[in-house]
Amino acid sequence: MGGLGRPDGIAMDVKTVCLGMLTEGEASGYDLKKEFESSFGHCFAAGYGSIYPALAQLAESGAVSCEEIPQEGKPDRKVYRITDTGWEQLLAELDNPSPSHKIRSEFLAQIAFAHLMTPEQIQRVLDSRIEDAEEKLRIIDEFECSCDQEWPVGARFALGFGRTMVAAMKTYVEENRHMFESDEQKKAAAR
Amino acid sequence: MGGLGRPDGIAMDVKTVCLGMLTEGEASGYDLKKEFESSFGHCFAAGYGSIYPALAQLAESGAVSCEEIPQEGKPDRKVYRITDTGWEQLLAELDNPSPSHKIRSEFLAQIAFAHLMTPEQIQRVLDSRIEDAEEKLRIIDEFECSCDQEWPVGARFALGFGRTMVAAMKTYVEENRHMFESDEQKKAAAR
DNA sequence: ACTTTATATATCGAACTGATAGTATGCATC
DNA sequence: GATGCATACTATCAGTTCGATATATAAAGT
Repeated sequence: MGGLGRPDGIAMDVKTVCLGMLTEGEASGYDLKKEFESSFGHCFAAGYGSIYPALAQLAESGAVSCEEIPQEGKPDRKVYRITDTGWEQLLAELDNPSPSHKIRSEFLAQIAFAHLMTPEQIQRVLDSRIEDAEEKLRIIDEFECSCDQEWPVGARFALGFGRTMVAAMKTYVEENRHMFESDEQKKAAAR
Repeated sequence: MGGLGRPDGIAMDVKTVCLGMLTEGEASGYDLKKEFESSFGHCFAAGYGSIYPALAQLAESGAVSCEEIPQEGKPDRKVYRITDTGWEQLLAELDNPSPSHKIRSEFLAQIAFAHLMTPEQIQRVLDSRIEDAEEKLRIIDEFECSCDQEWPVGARFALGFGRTMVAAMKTYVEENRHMFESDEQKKAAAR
């Protein structure tokens, strides 16, 4: 499942997402990082450690061009633009009919061993997950308001998807945390 | 957020999950892989490329012991058991109050650029996502029925969490795929 | 005067992914 | 009876990514 038999180097990785972002105009690595945090933060994270090597590889393969703008005292600002080769490559990469959707949850992995934790530890973990969900909802809502209509459909779909998932997560945790209540706590709550 | 300031080597990584699995009894790398596929498949994937090095490191640090059972013609079967040191380490690692929950979705990253795809490409991607969700629901339900009550709370919570998320994903895609319909398709649907 | 935030680059080790490789047994299909 | 496929079991390796860290300046807040 998820792209079996796809030819070499064709995948929706950091390189491809950078390429896609560059279709909306030139940008520096720093600019792209900001976009990874805002519009893609909820579904596809990337740090400088991935972005800079990705841009270097794209430049080497000719998918992007790079203009170095010298600045006094600071390191040069490098501005990247997508090339015709880059467009071709991007469209080929967008042809994947079954892109993956993966979850890596230290949260769930830890809570699966809740029977080895104290009730206090469990409650703290659940509280922090709810807080995290609320913060993500705030970020998404803020972002959604600030742009709204003029966005491409796909971006709106993706953001709505993220919102729905985070909201479902929060609800699940709130409605099922009682599972971890010990008998004493249940008695206390009943009183 | 997400474990800031946690001391070195303390994290809910593949090593720790292996250690946790070994609290339920001795196992080989192969056994652990199967458990990663069944009970943890929906939230924390790991392949042999992570598991074998993890076990080797755990053995080297003394967190697990390893018994090599010679077999004719085949490579030795290596059975691992958690040690007292391993228990200590595991309990320390389970003390993390804010474990992460990360999503890496090639699906959403790709769909964010739907305006560069053909309607057929988009529909195929959405169909395959729904199929994937249905398959995961089938796997979870099957697994849930086969065990049910005798499971530790945490495992039941985690499995229910996974189920809820996958169901929410399926519903969202089904209820919002109309966003990608072109004007012509909408007219055709109205007739 | 001091600290934080923003702009901007980049690297490095550790961890993880996905593919591949090897070897044997058994079971079904042609 | 041969061929192929699934299961059992090990393991490695190149490429990617993660998270932290380093460096340097300017603006803006306290």
